[in-house]
Amino acid sequence: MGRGAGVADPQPRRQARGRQRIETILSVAEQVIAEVGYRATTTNAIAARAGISPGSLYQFFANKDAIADALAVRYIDQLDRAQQEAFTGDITALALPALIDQVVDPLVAFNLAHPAFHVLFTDPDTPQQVAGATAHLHRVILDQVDALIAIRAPAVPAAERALAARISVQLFRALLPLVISSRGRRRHTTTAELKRVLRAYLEPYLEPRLATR
Amino acid sequence: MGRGAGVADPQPRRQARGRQRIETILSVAEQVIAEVGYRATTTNAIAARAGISPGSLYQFFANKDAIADALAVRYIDQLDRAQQEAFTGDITALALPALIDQVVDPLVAFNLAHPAFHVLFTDPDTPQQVAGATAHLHRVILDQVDALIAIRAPAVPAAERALAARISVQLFRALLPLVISSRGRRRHTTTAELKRVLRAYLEPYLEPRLATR
Amino acid sequence: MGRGAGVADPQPRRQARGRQRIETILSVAEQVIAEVGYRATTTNAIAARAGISPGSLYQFFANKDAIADALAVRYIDQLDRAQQEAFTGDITALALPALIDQVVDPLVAFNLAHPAFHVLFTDPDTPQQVAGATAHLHRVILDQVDALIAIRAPAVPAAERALAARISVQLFRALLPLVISSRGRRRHTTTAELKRVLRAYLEPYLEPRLATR
Amino acid sequence: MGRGAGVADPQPRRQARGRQRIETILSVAEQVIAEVGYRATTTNAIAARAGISPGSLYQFFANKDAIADALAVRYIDQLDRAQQEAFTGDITALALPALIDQVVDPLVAFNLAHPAFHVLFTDPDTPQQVAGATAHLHRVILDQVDALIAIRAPAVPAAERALAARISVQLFRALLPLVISSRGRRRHTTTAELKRVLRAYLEPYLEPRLATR
DNA sequence: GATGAATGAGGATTCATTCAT
DNA sequence: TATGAATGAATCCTCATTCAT
Repeated sequence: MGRGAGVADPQPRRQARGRQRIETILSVAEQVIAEVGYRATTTNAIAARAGISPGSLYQFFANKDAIADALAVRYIDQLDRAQQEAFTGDITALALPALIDQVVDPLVAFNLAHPAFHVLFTDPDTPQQVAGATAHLHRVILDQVDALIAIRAPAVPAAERALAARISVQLFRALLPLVISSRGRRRHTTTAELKRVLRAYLEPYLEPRLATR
Repeated sequence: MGRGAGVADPQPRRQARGRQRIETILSVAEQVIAEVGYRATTTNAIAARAGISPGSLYQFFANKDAIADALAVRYIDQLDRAQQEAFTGDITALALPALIDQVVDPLVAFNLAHPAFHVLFTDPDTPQQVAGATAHLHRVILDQVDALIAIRAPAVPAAERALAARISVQLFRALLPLVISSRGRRRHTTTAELKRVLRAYLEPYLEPRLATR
Repeated sequence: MGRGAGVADPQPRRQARGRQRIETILSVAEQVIAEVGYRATTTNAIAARAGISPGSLYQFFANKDAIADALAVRYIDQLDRAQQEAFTGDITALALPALIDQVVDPLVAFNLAHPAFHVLFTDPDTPQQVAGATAHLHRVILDQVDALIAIRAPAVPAAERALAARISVQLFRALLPLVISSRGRRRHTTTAELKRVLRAYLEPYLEPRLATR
Repeated sequence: MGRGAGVADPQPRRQARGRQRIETILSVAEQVIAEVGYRATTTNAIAARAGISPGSLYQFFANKDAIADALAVRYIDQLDRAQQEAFTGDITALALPALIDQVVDPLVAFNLAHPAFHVLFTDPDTPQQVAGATAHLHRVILDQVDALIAIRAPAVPAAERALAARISVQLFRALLPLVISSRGRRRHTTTAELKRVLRAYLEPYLEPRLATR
């Protein structure tokens, strides 16, 4: 009766609340990490800002590093999904500028929405496992860029392609802070510049007909 | 006579040893900071690795931040000097690749010699005064690049010039880790790529005759 | 119902325990400070003697000075209350010995109960804010004695009154250690002597008819 | 030849310089202790202010406490001598006010000249041995006052005499800070008040004919 | 599950004391 | 003997983590 329902129900409800808690914690962690860096971020601060007790936090995360890991994993998931959406349609047909738009715009949007992302993947205090996630993420992105070049410029040797991919990623990471820190219409300017850099760098690879390189 | 010498000697010798100690401490601090970041760097770790006691460290540096400050100051001094040497001769006459060589090579060499440099000027936990030094350094480099563009491409508007300078600096900072982390002949490759990026980005500004931009 | 109680209960119980902890810490601090002075008192020693960890201590007090402050505040509160009780009834009507009894007895009792009081308001290492409290306390007591003289000996000029008040306070403070350090019936003797000193000093002011001063 | 002279001479000269050094150290220590209290006084601060190295300081004093001890001993010596001078002539013949002048004035002068004296004998951080010296000093002064009473009021029982002596000493110590902290003509006022207190307290003992006690 | 007080190892810093020069 | 750099134990305080309620 009432009791049976009481037993059956709480389980999923609890799990739902648990998932909600986790989301809250991660969101708060994101903010705090973005503000002060990973090492200066205290678990107590996260708990307080999430409106829960430190003890509760440890119900969901084994330790501080686990939070960073979870963030990393979440980021990777979201990015993977974002990328899959971005690469819908025939990419081969796009001109380089349009292609770059299609890759850069979602990434910029993602970084603006998740300020800790860049910090986490840059901060030297970041835990070991995050480094693993970073590596994975790098690999994924690198592979994508690599594949892109492979499709559009089959003549470029693999080694060169790999290098170009790495450079491209680095270029993006490099100019990201400029984009993030600029406000209003300036952000448009810096984004445009970021794209211009990528275009200038990739042109010789991707539109080989025009490059004399 | 002989007595005068006996009295005069210890002072400089001690000072020399003191200076030596300071150098040792800064070198060690450089390594440790490069490895684990500023916040995770402990004064005791520095002292231990420098082969001195924690107390000794404080004979030379008022506190942990003072070490970072000293490093920052030293970096700025050395960079200033390096830059002045680099810009000897008629820069206007150089072709862009040669010009980039002249700017990039010393900077890369400097960063290889001083691995904490990049960390210190990037780490969010860096002390206040270092932030000041960073700002100064940024300004100096920006001004130089800005001036370079002004000389070679007077037609470019000031605002655009400033932006190009910032982008250039960012590009350099971005690709630096790639250069640093690559060993052996790979380093040569990554350095070349760094230069290629800069060339691709700056060409439209500095050799306007060829740019259709 | 039962649930409501279950939710409401922990809070006050915890707060009660917290208050208890604070009391314990302050009591212990009182002892230690009385024994070795403020500067030699270590927070770890207080924590150990209070049966808690150093970290716990800092849950209740921001730092070492805050403990001294709390003690000072508590002392002032208690003294204020004690004084108000002491001065109930028509003081003007009392003969000097009775009046002195009424002032001295509670003060002596208070100092016996709170051995750190005297130390804290005497120790040169006492923190800034305690100094403030000391100043306040001095002022309060001085004003009271001053007012007392003003009522009973209106002819005495204000300047002289102020001086007499200060001297009286000093006399009390001076002989207090003697009272505190004496045990058993000796304490009664020293207290009597303290009163005799005050009487001898104040007689010319407060019973001017008899004084030939 | 020259060497013989060199061997014979230095010894006394060195000792003289040594004594001079000791005097300097003690004078400086006196100042510093008076300013910040014993515990906050650092041996390095004393050495610096004495114009010598910390190492040299330890040539003359085994440790920090030894400095306090030496001060205590010196104080006792000087006070003994001062007292002997003060008690020259027929004390029995003096009226109480004159007697008090003869005791109090040199003591006040001494304390003004040696500001650390009071601190040292009051500070709870004072080392063990100084406590010994303090005890000795107390005893000496107490004995003197005791003897004084014994001579002038033979009828007073020994126990009462001892108590009166202790109280007198405490009264002096109590009001001393007031005298020391007052400047210019105010000092004269506070000194007079100090004497008045002692007179009021001791009159019943020393001029028993007039006391109805 | 939730709470938040409690823990205690660890880090920056000070200072009495030593010792190579 | 004088020097002053070097020492390292001791101090205050923080914060990741635990656990009784």
